[in-house]
Amino acid sequence: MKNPGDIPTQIKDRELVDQRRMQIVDAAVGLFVDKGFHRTTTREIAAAAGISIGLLYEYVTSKEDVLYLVCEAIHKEVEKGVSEALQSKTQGYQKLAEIIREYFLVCHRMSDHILLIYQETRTLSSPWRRRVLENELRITEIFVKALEELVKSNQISNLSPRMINLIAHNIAVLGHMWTFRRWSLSHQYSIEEYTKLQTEFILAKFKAG
Amino acid sequence: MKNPGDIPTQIKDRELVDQRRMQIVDAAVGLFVDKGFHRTTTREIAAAAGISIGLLYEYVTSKEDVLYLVCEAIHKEVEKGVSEALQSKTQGYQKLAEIIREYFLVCHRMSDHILLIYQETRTLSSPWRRRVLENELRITEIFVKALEELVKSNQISNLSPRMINLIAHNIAVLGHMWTFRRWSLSHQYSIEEYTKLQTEFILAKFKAG
DNA sequence: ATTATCTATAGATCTATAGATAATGC
DNA sequence: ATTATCTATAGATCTATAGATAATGC
Repeated sequence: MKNPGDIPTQIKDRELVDQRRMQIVDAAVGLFVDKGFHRTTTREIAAAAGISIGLLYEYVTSKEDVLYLVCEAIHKEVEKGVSEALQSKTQGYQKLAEIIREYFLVCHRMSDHILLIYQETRTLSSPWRRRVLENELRITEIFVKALEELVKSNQISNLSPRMINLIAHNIAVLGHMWTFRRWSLSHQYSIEEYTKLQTEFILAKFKAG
Repeated sequence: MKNPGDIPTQIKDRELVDQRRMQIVDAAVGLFVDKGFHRTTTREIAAAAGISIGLLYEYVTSKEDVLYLVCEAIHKEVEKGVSEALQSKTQGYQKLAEIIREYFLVCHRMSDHILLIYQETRTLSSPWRRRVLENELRITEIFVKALEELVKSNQISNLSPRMINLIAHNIAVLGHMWTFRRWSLSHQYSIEEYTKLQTEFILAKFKAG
């Protein structure tokens, strides 16, 4: 697995590169969330990161690179949140419910960021875009694993692997749905109720078979 | 309900306005889908519509207006597709399944367009954005109605109105999911299989209660 | 001496409009 | 005479880089 290190730079000090890029990403996330990618200028990014425009271009080769770094950082954060829930010692339905709950809470916390990914992934050129989609798929895989475990534990009706896979995608997307339908959903539900109802909805298929 | 007629114009001939704007929208949709809103120039839109840049600005006041007209046209098309399915004479589960099927097929046909709305809604200024979201909600309402009918027909377990409402949102979003996860889903499922599995998944909640 | 950083700006681009011209209808 | 349309461009803006300067480490 290649890393953000793929973006070329003239700067020799590896650690400095990491540190500065983190600075840049932190500054850019805020601006992108606020004004969108296209309405944010590279000068603004540099200013918010506390460096000059010239220096910015020592650490990235284009504005697009900044967007890629931002997307990468967001996905890493989401994945971290979900992975933690995987450690839980509970079993069966309970465990799946916990994972969903943790995931939905991450979506809630990172609402603006997830929205940003939906809006700007297409802006990335093909190789970067592919990586962002791989990240998305990796998160979906976590749900596949959790569902398979549940099926193996035999407490539940048998479901085809194709159905399992689809439900994993559904879980991923129903978490995102909270972010991109927030304008409507948040007036009707708290994140708690939303999570409860959706969990019920998702588990129904397991109980019914 | 106000109409696209809210966008001011100096042109007196009402019909001409409608016709030219249709021309502009048709041209713009293709370009936006292809290159995105921000990478499309007003000159390109004018050229694709077969009019001069000067004339373009007689029919819209800004590039953003064009985007709004495009979003409006897309939603109208989606709504038309779903409304047709509502006329069906079947009853109960069967009817819901038909509506879902018709809706998913519309999403399939208009994949690029729906994606465009996800990506560019935020670009719109607040009043236009609000209208686009209202359109989205109107489509969701169609599903609410269909679900309520099903519940009233008494063949099924009782579900709270809050759950009904949420499931309506889920149906809307699971149709969209086919468009924004196409890069993965279309490798694994045909739209037919996708529709079949998702319908099964959604209906499970009704059978289980 | 080498590496990191900054200032200043070239060069490209794009939206929106002013002013001129062509088409239409009385 | 009025309405629709076109040409030409003002004015604003933005990315990316060249060349100069400051900081660092031997």
